[in-house]
Amino acid sequence: MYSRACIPKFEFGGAATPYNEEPNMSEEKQTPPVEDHKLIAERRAKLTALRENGIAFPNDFRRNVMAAELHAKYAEWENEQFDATPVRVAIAGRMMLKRVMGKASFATLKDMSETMQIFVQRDSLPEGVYNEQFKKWDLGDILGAEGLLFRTQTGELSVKVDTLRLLTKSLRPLPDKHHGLTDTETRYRQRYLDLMINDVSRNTFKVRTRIVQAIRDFLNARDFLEVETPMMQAIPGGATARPFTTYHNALDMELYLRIAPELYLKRLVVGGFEKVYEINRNFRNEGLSTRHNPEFTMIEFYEAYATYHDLMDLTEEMLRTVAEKVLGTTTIQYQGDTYHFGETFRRMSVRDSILHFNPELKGEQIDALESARKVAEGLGIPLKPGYGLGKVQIEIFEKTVEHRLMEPTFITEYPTEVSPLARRSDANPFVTDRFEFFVGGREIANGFSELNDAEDQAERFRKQVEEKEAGDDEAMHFDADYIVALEHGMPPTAGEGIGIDRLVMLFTDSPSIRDVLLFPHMRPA
RNA sequence: GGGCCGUUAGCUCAGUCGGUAGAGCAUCUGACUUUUAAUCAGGUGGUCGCGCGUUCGAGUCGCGCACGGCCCA
Repeated sequence: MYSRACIPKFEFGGAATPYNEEPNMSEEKQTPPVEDHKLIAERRAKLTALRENGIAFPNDFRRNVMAAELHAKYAEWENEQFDATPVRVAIAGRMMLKRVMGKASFATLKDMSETMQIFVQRDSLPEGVYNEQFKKWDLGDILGAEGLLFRTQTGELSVKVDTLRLLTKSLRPLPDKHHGLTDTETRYRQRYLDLMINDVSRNTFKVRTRIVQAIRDFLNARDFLEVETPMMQAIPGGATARPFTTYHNALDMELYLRIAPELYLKRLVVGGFEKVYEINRNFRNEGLSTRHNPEFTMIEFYEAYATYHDLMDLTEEMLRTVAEKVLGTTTIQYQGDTYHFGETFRRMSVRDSILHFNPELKGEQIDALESARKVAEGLGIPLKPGYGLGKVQIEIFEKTVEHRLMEPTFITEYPTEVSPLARRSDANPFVTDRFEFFVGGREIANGFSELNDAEDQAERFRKQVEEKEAGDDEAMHFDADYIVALEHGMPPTAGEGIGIDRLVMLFTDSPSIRDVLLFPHMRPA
C-alpha cells in the first residue's frame, strides 16, 4: 500500500469528515471535533457554496507563462507597444494581496517564480463574476487569470483580466501581509507558510537546489558517476558516530541507518567505478544545535589514482566554481564577515596550525604524549585515560584552532589515531594523508587518500572495536565484508565528503542549519 | 544535560504597581473603476502555552511541566 494512502492524521482541525473511515486504521486518536475558528468557518461556508454550484476544485485551467518570465520579457514595454501588439497571457497563483475599490480591484498573484498584479474590472468580466465571485474570494485562494498585459499609471506591469477563476479555495487565513510570518517555530513546522510568505526563505531553498545542481554539473563534467548506496546497513561504517537503529521484520534483524556511505562507495571503486559520487542523506544519533540536525546531507566522492592533494585542488576549484555560478561572486558575506573564495586557500598541517595559533607553545611540547597532555590540561580540556598523542593533539586543535580558521583553509596531516580509514603518510606514519576544510571557523569538508591496505585496515578496525569495548559508542564496528572487498585490491584512491547543509548556510548567510533544511527535525508539538 | 530568554486574537506585537484584555493587519458591513501594507466609516474576534500555588483578586508573583530560540557541554 502506498504510504500516501494510509496517513492517519487529519490536519485540518476538525469539523469536516475525515477522509479515511477504515475503522482499523490505527489507534491514533482522531482529531476531536472542535468548532472551526470563525475565520475558517466563513471560508468553509464559501467552499460549501462552491461545491453546490459545481466543481469546487477544477483542474482544467492551463496557464501559459510564469510571472518572472513576463517581468523579464516586457520590462521595457510601455502601453503604446501593448496597444499596438496586444499580449494575451494566462497566469495562475495564490492571491497574496487584494485591493477592492468599488467596481475595480487590484490583486497580486504569486506563482513559483514571482508575483504578478492583476487588474480586475467589473465590466471586463462576465455578468456576476465580479460581485458574486471575485469579491468573495479570500487572500490565500489560488486563482487562474487570463487577459492582456498593460502598465498601470504608476508603471507596474499588470494583467487586465477578462477571465478569472477560483482554482483552489483556501480554508485558512494567510499570515500578516505586512509583517509576514516571523515565529521561528511555525516557520519550521509549517514550512509551506514560510515559503508562501518569506521570500528570503524561498530564495534560500532555491539557492540550495542550485548549489547541489552546480556540484553535480561540476562532477559530471569530470566523468564522475552518480550512484546510490544503501541507507539501511547491517554494519554502520564510514564515520565515527552513533547510529540510529531500525528493525526489519521479514529478516528479523536490526538494521542501522547509515552514518556515511563511504565504505559502499569504496566497494564500488574496488569494482572498477573509478570516479563515483553520492549526494547522501546521513543519520547520526547526536544532539541538535544550530549546526546539527539528526539527518543531514553530504556529498561524498571518490577518485582512483588521485591523492588528497589532488582533492584539495579539486575542492578549491569546485567551491570557487559553485560560488561563481550560484552567487555570481567568490566573495562570500556571512553573518557580517567576508570570506574570499577567489584567493588561494591556505594549507597548513594540524601540528603547524596548533603552533601558529598558540605562539607560546614549542613544537616538542605537543610531540610527546606526556607534555601534550599537560598542555591540554592547562587549556581545561578533559582527557580520557586511553587517549594517545594524536587524540590529544586533535583536542588541542579543536579547542584552540578550529574556531579561528575564518578564511578558506585546508588543515592537513591528521593523526592516524583519529583517522581510521585514511592512508598513512609515507614520510610520517604517525599522521595520514588527510585534510579537513574550514571556513568561518567551521568544518565544511573532510578528505583523504584512502587506506587501501586491507591488512592495515583490519588492524585499524580492531583498534576501533577495542575503543568501542572500552565504552566509546561512537567507535567503528569491524566490517569484515569491507575487508574482503579491499583484499581484492582497491586502486590508490582519494575520497572526500562535503557537508552540503553547512555549505548552503555559508552561501545563503543562514545562521542556523534549520534555515537550510526544509523540514528540520522538531519535537512533536 | 546546564544557563538565559520567549509563549497574549488567524498573523505581528503592546499590556504600567497584582485590580474586569489592547493596537495594527486579516475577517465582517457600508462607500469607492489605476491601487501599491489602497483609503474612509462601523462591527466581530481571547482557555493570556498547560498545571498547581500565593492573594479578596493573577496575563502580571512563586513552583512544576511542555514547546521553541540563543549560548554552553
